Amino acid sequence: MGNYNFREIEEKWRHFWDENNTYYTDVRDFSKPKYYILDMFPYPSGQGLHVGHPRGYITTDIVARMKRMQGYNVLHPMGFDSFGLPAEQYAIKTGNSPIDFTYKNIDNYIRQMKLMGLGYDWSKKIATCDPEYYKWTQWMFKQLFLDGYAKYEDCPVNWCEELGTVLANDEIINGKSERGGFPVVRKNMKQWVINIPTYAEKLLEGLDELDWTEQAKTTQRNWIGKSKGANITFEVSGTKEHFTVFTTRPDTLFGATYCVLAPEHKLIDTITTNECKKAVEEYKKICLTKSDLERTELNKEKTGVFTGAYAINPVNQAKLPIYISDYVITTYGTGAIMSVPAHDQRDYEFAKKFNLDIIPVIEGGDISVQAYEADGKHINSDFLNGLDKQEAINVMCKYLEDHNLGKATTSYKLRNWIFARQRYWGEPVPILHNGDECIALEDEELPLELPKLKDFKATNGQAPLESAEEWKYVNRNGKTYKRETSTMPSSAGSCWYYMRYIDPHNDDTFADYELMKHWLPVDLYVGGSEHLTGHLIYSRFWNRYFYDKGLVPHKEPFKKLVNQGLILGPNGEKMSKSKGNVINPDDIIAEYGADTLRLYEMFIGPITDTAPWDTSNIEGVKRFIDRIYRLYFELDYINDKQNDAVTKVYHETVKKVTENFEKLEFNTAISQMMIFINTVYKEKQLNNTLAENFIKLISPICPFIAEEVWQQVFKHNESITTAKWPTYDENMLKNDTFELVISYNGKFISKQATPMNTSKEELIKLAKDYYNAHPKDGKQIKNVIAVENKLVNIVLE
RNA sequence: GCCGAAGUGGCGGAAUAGGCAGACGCACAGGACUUAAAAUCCUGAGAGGGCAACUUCGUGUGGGUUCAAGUCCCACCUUCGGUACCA
Repeated sequence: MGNYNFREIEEKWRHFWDENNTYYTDVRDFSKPKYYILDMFPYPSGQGLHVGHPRGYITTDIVARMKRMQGYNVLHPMGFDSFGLPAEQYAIKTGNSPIDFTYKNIDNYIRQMKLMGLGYDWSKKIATCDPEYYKWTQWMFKQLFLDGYAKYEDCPVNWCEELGTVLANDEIINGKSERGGFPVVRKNMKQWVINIPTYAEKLLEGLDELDWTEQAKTTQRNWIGKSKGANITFEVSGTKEHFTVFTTRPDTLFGATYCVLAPEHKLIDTITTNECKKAVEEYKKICLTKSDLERTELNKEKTGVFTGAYAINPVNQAKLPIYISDYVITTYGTGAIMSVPAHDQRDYEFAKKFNLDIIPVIEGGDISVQAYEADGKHINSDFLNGLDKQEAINVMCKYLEDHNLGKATTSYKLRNWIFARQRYWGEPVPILHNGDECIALEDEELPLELPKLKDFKATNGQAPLESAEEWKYVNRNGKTYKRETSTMPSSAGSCWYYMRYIDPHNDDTFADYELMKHWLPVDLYVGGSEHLTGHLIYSRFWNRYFYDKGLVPHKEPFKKLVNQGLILGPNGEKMSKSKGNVINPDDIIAEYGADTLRLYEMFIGPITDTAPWDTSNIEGVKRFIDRIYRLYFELDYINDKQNDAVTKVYHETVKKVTENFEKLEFNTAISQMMIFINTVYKEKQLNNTLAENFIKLISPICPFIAEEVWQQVFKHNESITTAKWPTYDENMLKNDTFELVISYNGKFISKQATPMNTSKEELIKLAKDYYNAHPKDGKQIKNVIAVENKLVNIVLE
């Protein structure tokens, strides 16, 4: 008993699938409906996969397998987001090449994935660090450059000194670098930036048509951060200078008592009076050296200094002192605000600290305590008096526009995408510099390959490629140009990889348009929610830009998105090397087999929830697989007889499993399959045909044992992967009778078998008869509620 | 602070067009098989009370709607995730 040798069996089918190219997809076969199912491709780290990673991969593998069996032409590829910091740091530390390191890791990932039985079509494999791939990343960047979306400009960036590079907003967590947790400061630098904010509106609109959770959409909407308001121009008193503020509350303009410029604001030097110069300079210096974390620390006291200059309120000519303070951010709005302390808590705190006027312009609240930010009738506001917030905003906007003092504007939190890293291990930027002139490489010069370096370390804040002396200089049209020595961020290659899978070896274009038209958008995309504000914004932008250019056939790349939950370590903490709670799938597979690992990860709970790893539960699902094995190979329950109880459960199971798989509810699908197997064990009987079909049902989750049964027991020569998915008979699910629930005052009392579709009148009669036979405390029936085919509730006095 | 998700046995979790709470599994207990153990098979089980049929209490807390609430409404508490002075 129990001699299920999973090691031998799994090894056998692994080879069989490899040798028979079982998971190969012919993308030019349009005869069947298509289904494109995609995982977020991993960064191939040196540690390999832990058991948390495959949760998503198993999910997509199950759906891919079912869809294949349902007659779809399924594209289910995998690749590697293989540029990135860890390989470079490893190279610096060990003196090895990041290239060899990366490819070695990729091989290990592929080995692990095959070990788990993930049915990827490896002929479509891509790696973003392959020159054949990044040729097109560079080509696409070139288009962005030629169209003016990618610019080389002086801009405030997030600088990480320890990493020696700039970082994007989504690479910073709590003011520290995502990689390494080092402090990040603000700095002005000439950098490659991509103007995504111009696509903010399109990215917002595009969300509406997507089959994503509201949560995912909301996260993106918040990140894009659309605010309606107005830009208002203020003259600087006694000068010819002026500046513009952005406000969402133009209706409170009469309550403005001062203005604040961000410390980086260009006008500061011009307008600061001599008496204030010293203090202003000092304050600016402090701001520059503060890390982002220090600048945004919780409950921080407001700081700032007076410039000595005054702005003129355009609607009532009031003189407003101009301050600078780091509570105003240079990268949002115009980097300048008008302050209305009566109706904005931040302004209120600043005003209290610096003893500035607080003038209420809206009724309600108590401004001796705090700012009043709610709606109300306007006061002290001339032509706005008596109006509520929205009316006042409309009237003020019209007034500003009519008098050429400002205009209604929309602002977004979404910022420029800093598209350069002072790193080696990334795509070279295909640009040549000569002074202020930037030119793109010719298409024939792509890919621009990374030169081999001896030392990958950045010195003196310079990019590692600065040391590639020969590579660095290029003659063109009689002039000497210097190559761009920053490389692209790792989010570059992941912006379009889902296109390349469709046509991975095309040398003429990034992907054939007709093939993309057929295969895109991705039908189901599974990956972690941490990518919502990075990768999933960038790739949607990338796709939309190329759609607008007519090079990509669909507006949106990912029709349905699912974010799988984390698997925590046995101690309930996030798995990490440093916490020592990492579980390696290789170990689990060696001990229990890949089928068990897959089944366990799917049985653990809803895939969108976080769940702790619990080894004792693995034993339970292993037991279930053993029961299946025994049923097919050892017990003699399977024959050509029929058994009504089993047949009924069988049809329920086909229905439930099919529906559950479709909705990615694997834990309940597995429960149902357990119920089926329990029934068979109880009845000690299973019809041949049902036995053959049941193994198909479980094959997406447990492909190894399913293949073993399919080929050894049922003597098929082809993989179960190509079998036809079972269907159920709706008639078999119907019953002649149902269990009528009888309750008193809503409390369950009893139930009795009753013919289906018994009329309400008869149910009520039944209920009354029942009550007469089983009265309670001599109480009288007040009412009887009957629900057909379900219950009767007897309401007592 | 703001946005989002979630609180159900000893544990992971089922059940929402409102209708038998705790499916399925783990751990636990008992039985069968065995010289014995493991494995396997069968049975039991939310908590309290009763020999018992039975009975009371039970889905984070407090209210409410309803014949009927884990499910709907209001207020609150807790946990997790995201975000961070966005004017």
